[in-house]
Amino acid sequence: MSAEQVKPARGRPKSEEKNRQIMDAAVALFMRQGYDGVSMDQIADEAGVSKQTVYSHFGSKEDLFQQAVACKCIIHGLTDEFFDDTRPVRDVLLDIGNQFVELLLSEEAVYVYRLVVGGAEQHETLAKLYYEAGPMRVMEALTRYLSRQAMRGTVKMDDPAMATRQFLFMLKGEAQLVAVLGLDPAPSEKELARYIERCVDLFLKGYGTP
Amino acid sequence: MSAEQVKPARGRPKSEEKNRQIMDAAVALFMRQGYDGVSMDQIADEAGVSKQTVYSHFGSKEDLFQQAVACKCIIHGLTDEFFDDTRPVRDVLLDIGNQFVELLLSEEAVYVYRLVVGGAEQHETLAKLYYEAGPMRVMEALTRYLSRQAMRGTVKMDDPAMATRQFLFMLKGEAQLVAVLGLDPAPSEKELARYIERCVDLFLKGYGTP
DNA sequence: GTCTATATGAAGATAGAC
DNA sequence: GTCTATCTTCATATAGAC
Repeated sequence: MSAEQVKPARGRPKSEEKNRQIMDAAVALFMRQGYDGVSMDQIADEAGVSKQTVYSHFGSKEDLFQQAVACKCIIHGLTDEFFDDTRPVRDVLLDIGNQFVELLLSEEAVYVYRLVVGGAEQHETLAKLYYEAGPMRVMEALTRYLSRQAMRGTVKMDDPAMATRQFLFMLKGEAQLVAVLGLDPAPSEKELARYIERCVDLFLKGYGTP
Repeated sequence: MSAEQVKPARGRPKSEEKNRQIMDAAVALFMRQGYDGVSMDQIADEAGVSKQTVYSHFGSKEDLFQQAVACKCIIHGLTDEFFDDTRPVRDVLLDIGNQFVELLLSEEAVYVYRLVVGGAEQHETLAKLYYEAGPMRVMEALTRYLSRQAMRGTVKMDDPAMATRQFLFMLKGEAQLVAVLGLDPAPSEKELARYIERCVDLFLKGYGTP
């Protein structure tokens, strides 16, 4: 009696293609215009289906919104390969730093952040989901790495979780603030790379071992 | 022919009291429910005036919103007294850190941040105004202070503006993220104070002079 | 299951009396 | 200047034909 039991699917099955079209349209529109800025008519038009079909696939606007944002909350960037215990700590931190910042500044991440933060009061569940799928995972992964390195003696710190936060939030820095605010002169690649390197330097001056 | 020339104010002058009532209501409601989440009817009700009076005092919903948010963008917290050249750098940084974090976590700051970030795409001008009235001023003030200290030799750094960003964004950290997302177990006062102290320590290990 | 057409309500903004 | 009453538009959601 598994929950995975195949449903009889009485009648004609819903078109998977239309489902995808709707979801794609919803994601694109919600990202750029926010929850209230998008109407179900727009989504239907953009998806190339009728409004009723949208309601047939997803029960309500709120449901569609939740699903659309939820599927974009997962962090793709920092895979396990980045946390390589055999490489010098400085190199690992530099790679993580660059990857992390690139991720944060990606168009998608910026839009999701705006949506989740802006709607934190109205769509509470999303905020928790976002935090746990995104920031929390990254922090946990780096904390595990730093704990291992502390045991090895390649870094010295008594609270890897706190050091993790110091490192990651220092990196986040102004670049993300400027990005999520949509301000114009975004820092150049060069400035960013320099900033990241300085952060690694500062971090290792405090926690590194020569 | 100054622009400050007093207008004749033909007819009955608009009630200053009602103006304040409207503004107070608008601020309170927009803060908690966002732009689209509030109707002009609600604002009129909350202010205890008619909707037409709202339109008479402020031309449109967008105008009212801009004014309501704008008047909350100014940072009150970090006055010049904090940047006291005669005190030890560590003490100054600790005070600044505590004050800065307290400011960031205040209910008002959290709401304004959500509004501005969430509406960055729709209300562009607000984002710029916010950045320049808030974060930019704080950064400039600390950069000036660190530059002076670098000249004195109490700290050693070649780029005070970058060091400023490292320090402030490291402080911002997880506390603000949790706060703006509205997640439950907010860090305790004690944890916060400890985190801030560790940030000052890390910063001075990198840039301080013993 | 998917479409066109519609019900129902609420929003921003205005008209006209006092 | 301020109020009550209203106009117009557009939103979510549904009904019924194919």
